[in-house]
Amino acid sequence: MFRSRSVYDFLPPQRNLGKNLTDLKSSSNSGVGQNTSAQIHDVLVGRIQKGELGLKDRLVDTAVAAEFGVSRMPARDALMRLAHEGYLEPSTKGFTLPRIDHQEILEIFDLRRLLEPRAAALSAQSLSEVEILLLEATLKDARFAMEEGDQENLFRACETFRNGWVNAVSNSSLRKTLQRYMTQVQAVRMMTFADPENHPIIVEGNARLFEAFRQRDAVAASDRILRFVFDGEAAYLAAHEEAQKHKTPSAARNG
Amino acid sequence: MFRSRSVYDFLPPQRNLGKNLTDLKSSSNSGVGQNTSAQIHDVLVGRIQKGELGLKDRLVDTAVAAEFGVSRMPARDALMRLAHEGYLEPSTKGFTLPRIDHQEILEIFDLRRLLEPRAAALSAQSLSEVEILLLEATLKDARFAMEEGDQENLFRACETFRNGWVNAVSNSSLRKTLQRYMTQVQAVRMMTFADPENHPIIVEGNARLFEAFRQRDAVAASDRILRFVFDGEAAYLAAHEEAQKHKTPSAARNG
DNA sequence: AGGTGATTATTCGTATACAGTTTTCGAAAT
DNA sequence: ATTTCGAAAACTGTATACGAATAATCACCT
Repeated sequence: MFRSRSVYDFLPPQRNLGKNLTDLKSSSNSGVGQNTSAQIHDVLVGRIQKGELGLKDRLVDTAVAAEFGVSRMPARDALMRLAHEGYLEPSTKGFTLPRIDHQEILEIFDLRRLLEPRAAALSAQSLSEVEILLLEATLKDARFAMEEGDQENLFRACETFRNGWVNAVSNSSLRKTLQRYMTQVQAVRMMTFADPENHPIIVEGNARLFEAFRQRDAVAASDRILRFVFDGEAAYLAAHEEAQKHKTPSAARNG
Repeated sequence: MFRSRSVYDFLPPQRNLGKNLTDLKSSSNSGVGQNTSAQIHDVLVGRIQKGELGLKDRLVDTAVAAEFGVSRMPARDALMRLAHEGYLEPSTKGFTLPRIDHQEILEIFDLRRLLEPRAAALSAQSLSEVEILLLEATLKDARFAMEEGDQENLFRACETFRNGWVNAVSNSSLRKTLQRYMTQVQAVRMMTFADPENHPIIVEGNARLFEAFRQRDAVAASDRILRFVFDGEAAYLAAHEEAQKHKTPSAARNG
């Protein structure tokens, strides 16, 4: 499944067309009165944030247009908007995920240390009861997946957990900034997830963060997410050292 | 001069066409290898920042396209990009200057308090000697413009000053995030600039920030930019109170 | 005379088409 | 067999055209 061409080239356009269009146009809850460009934009953002795009995948407007059953223009608008927002990188040949190097990853850890403590504090104050219950369920899923050694579900649960509390951040500008770096965060996570030794650190970090959320303790949430980011950076640095030692770039692939 | 229709409706298309096209395509220094959309975008950004657009002016893609002598598509791309960047607000009838949401402005001040201290500290360490000299010259320009009462040049000088030190931020992810919110920062600035009482606050704040830069004092830079943001928020809140009190939207016009 | 409905006009959104540019693949020659 | 040159394919940018939606104006009815 390590394809160098766009994912959409190999998907039957008709099926995806119908599926996505019904997803887009029937559900009035998600993409309400939006136009086609905005709907495509949102779907692609979701895919990027879910890590469904490989680093070598190229998003081409014609392919996207074919998948959604529209002309190139809405697809192009969506892609250009994504590029401007930093989700994608424009090139002479299609749009790709921005390739992240070691230096930039360290920079993003720096940024996360600046932003996420405040974000977690805000979430601790604004999370609703049901959202907290959802977070708890997700945390339980993560624990179960870790014990089962199910790396994929663990990854997914951690992502759901993070999305859960980030979406509750009341400062929408801050929230959008965090979501913008979600893709890089995911990429780094995939590296650290490769080593099962890190799994307890991740799950326990989330658990302690959740405890702060449940107790509505903004200060504790702030402290614990900061600690979590530091731990994540340490885990990344260890993984990076290991990768440098072995000189195997294939470890950076999405598993 | 308080017109409700678009400015471009009353301009002879041919003259502006020729003027802007030569401006765009002949000068290879400003809009280098950019495409038509980007060039139109930059011209319109300049106009907006210069306050050449009234709150009731509507930018319509067909009019912009006619003015620049291109088709609707590049004009539409530029307008949509401007809208996404926060310079304009899309509506059912043309693009207008955005009514700036009070809540969102406060959110962005929050974000700035999180990011800019670190950014200024990094700049204090990474600014080159020539960049510092340029900042000094810009600061001198700002002082001169303030004494002359030249609001436009004061605004431009402050923008240049900010761009100068933000571009020196060594953490590129942090820098890009700041630049992304630069537009909203500018929008808020335009409100506070309307009251000349704020001009000394702004210039003196920049001057103290510059002193920290020149002394390579990262701690002082961090502290002073934080203070500067707080002062800016206070000035904004005062302007907001004033506007609410009078309930006269005409006071928000660019006088 | 005032309100309500319909019609018209304006503008946005989308589709199709075309030109320019770059990349890649293949063939031929050394 | 390798390298280089050329051709074709693909992608982007731009132009023109058409359909849909919304707002404004006018006419008709009360």
